Amino acid sequence: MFETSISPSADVAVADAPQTPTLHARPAPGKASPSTAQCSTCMLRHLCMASNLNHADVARLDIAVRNWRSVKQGQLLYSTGDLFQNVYALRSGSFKTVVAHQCGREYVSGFFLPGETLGLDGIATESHTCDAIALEDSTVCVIPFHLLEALCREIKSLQQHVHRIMSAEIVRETGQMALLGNLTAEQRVASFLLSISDRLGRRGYSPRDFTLRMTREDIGSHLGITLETVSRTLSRLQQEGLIRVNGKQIALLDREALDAR
Amino acid sequence: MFETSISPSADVAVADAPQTPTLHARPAPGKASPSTAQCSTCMLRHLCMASNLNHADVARLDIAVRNWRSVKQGQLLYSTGDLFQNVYALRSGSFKTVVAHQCGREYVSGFFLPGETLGLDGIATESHTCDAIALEDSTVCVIPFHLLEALCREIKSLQQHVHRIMSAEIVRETGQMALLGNLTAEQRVASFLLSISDRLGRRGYSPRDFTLRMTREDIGSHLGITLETVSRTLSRLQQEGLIRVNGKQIALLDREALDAR
DNA sequence: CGCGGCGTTGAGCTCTCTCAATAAGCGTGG
DNA sequence: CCACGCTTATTGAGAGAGCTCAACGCCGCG
Repeated sequence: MFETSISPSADVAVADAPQTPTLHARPAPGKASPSTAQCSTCMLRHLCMASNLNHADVARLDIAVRNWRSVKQGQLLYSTGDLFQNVYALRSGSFKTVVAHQCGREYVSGFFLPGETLGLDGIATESHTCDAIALEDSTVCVIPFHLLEALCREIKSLQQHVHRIMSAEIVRETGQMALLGNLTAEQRVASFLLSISDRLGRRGYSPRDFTLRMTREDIGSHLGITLETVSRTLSRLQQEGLIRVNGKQIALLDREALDAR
Repeated sequence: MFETSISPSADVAVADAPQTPTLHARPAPGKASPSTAQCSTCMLRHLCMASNLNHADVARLDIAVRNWRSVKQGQLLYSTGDLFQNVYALRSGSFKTVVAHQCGREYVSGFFLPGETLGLDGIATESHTCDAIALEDSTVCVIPFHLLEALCREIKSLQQHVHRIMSAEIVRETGQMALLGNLTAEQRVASFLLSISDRLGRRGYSPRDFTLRMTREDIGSHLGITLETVSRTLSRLQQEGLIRVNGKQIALLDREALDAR
């Protein structure tokens, strides 16, 4: 997604993607089967559960995180009400999470990029409170949560990392609430583009040119505006020379100005 | 707040407050000094860190949670940028948390009642990302987070409880985002009143009659609408016979109808 | 008693939504 | 390879929910 989609076995970089080292998560070539995860050799480990762990501890994590799962575009990783058993580390691809509000209305509560963690919502009630839907063909590491908890009791730095991940999700959502509570449609869209850009940049992709994998409707839902307003706002920003829009292809021409919105 | 405000030494119940056992957190009478917390004797322990712990483990928690802090109305428990060291369990009173968005605008990200936990936002970056302001004279248990982490490595049920608290905060915020993204002003206000009512009910207070401790402006900010719209909406709901409003005093006359909004 | 903070109410305006038409992609199958 | 249908995106026009600005009243406090 956002230029991250390649099949796990492919070794070629995508068109206008990574200049920096390829981040596509995959087992060490020719060693592991497609259903076996290996934190030790994963290019995403510094973004993920394994960050800050020493070699020995990563090896222990490897034992807990034994397999991964592939999810085709449009398919569910989990859905509302499902028994909570695992959290998922996104290896490749991208997801959206959707919560159903009463009266049938839905809200897209988040978009997820490689290295980010899905499923934390399920811990509280032992069942998931949203649907996680793949925006493109994706792969995730399956992390049985009771094993993760057990490891956290033994590995202090892993425990701290899990706490940080959960806290970061709280902070992210707080920011999103502030956006929904305060900003104009234009500010929301600008802020959204910058957020995607930043996150892609941190993963080694171009923060200037990227492809949005979600629809205008998804974006609108996430930002609390209609899809028409998203479309109109993108057009206006383009007219003002701040971005270039070609369907899902986006180029940020003037970050400064976007930030100022 | 919402009828929870008493001084720690007072033993009288407030006007139209608890019919059920008084929930006001306090040390066992005549035993502990005002600055010493004691989970073992705290009336809130089933809502708080100590829930699901056996006697021996509560005793160990007592050692970590040695003191409490009193915060006068309008004062800060912590503020944005403060070094993160503790989380806080609210014993009595109430708080709001306020995040500053760029360009000076502020957003009230949450209201907190006795038994709820403040400060989880600080874990991710080691510094707090919001201001926590007392809505009335309040007291909190000070829980040094590194001690809590250490205990969590030893007490599985405490670890699980901490995870559940953090996950519940994520779920709460997701719900708030959905509210901000989808609902009309009237639905937001109705939903807010019901949420406060439910939480008070679970604490043994009347879910029907309560006092809002925050201003219309705080409510508006939290709900993403203006204070005028809050005021107008409350008036309208009163006119329709769903609630009775007298300044900060609220009575819910028709929960069903409120829910239907 | 006067002042400042808070709450209520009104009137006009604006931003965004709704409804609608059209165009552009994309996958499927003939 | 193209036709077809379905999904997605763009753009316009009118309507309405909520905002802004403003006046006024209430209440607590110095």
